[in-house]
Amino acid sequence: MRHFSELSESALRVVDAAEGLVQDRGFNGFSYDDVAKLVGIKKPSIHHHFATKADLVATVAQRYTHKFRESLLGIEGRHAQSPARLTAYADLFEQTFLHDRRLCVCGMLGADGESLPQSVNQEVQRFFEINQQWLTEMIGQGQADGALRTSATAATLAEAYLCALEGAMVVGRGLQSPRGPKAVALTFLATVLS
Amino acid sequence: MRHFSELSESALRVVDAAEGLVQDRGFNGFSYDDVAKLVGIKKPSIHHHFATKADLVATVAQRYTHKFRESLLGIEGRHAQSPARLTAYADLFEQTFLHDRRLCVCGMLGADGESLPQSVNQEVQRFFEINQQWLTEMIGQGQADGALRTSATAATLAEAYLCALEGAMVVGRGLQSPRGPKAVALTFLATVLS
DNA sequence: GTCTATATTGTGATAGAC
DNA sequence: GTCTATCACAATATAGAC
Repeated sequence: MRHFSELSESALRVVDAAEGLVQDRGFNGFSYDDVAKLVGIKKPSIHHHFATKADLVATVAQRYTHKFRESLLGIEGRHAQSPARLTAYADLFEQTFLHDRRLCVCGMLGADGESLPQSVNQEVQRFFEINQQWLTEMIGQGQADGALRTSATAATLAEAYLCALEGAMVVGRGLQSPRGPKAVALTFLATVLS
Repeated sequence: MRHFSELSESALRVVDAAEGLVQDRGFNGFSYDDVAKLVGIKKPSIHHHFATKADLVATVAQRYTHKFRESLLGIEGRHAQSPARLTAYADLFEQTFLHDRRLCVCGMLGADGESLPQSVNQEVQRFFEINQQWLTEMIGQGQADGALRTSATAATLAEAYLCALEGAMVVGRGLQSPRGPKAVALTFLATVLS
């Protein structure tokens, strides 16, 4: 798989379109033709940029993970304290959800897991590992300075927080409810703050 | 849509097969032929029982919700206290997940939402409403008798618990991890128990 | 209830011209 | 990079015999 930073402008437009389709409909819910129509070119032109669907979606996940890491770094730059950082983290999910109740790319692909090419599953796994690791650090910091309870380890709280956010997008969509990940995150934080 | 209690034995075998396929691969990830092969009959015989895929999957969701309600009633029969009931509730999700990391039928269909027929979305919505309502009751009971914190309302805690469980299945699958919904539920309960 | 046969459309993917 | 044309196959669904 080529790294997304080496992609042409047209290839990036293809990735943009595919990203939205993955969030809306999942790996098996869209076709090359759907992508082509969104970009405004024909199907074989999509194949010119990405030989296979596995290739295309793995690139979508790869770039999504990179954008997420940038956002995480941005949060660290804007907020110093653990609770503010965890709240800003929830905002990342909320912003995605507010865009037509779109799911996290890797949440959707995680659900699709059983039917995906291995290259995609690897990217999804990496996304979750990175998020758990970052949350574990941030929660550990909050526990160390007394802002957060220590009724559970930082790692298990991080896991629960991530799961609650991912689940909130799925449940919010299923309920066709306006309540999204941010609301659930605030409930969670209320029970964990000292 | 016909009610599942009026289905023939062969139709029920079709529903059984389709249920597993939905959990493994989502609405768009399996075909009538996949169902036919699992049941051991031919594709047109599936259409004899369920004219459309929407019909088949709506029935899967309908029956799944009914089975879940039976399980909820079973929990109320076996356990009197709120914490024990909430733990047993998590076991329902864990048992599903332990079967080849299968997802909750309605969690999977909730994620697929954007690409589903309306009849299916209605069943999914009903599933989540019923679960939130039941959890709200059980958590309210725990708050009333002092077993659970009241740092948040019963309804918002119910929402967070349900989201954490659904999300744990998605994240657990994405991480290809053996840690499932039960582990996340115990973390959650540890922070909410008084 | 099950089958064979078929219609129709959509799918991922390729060949080769411009 | 994009296109037209096409392949091979898989999808949902129907007709009609047994």
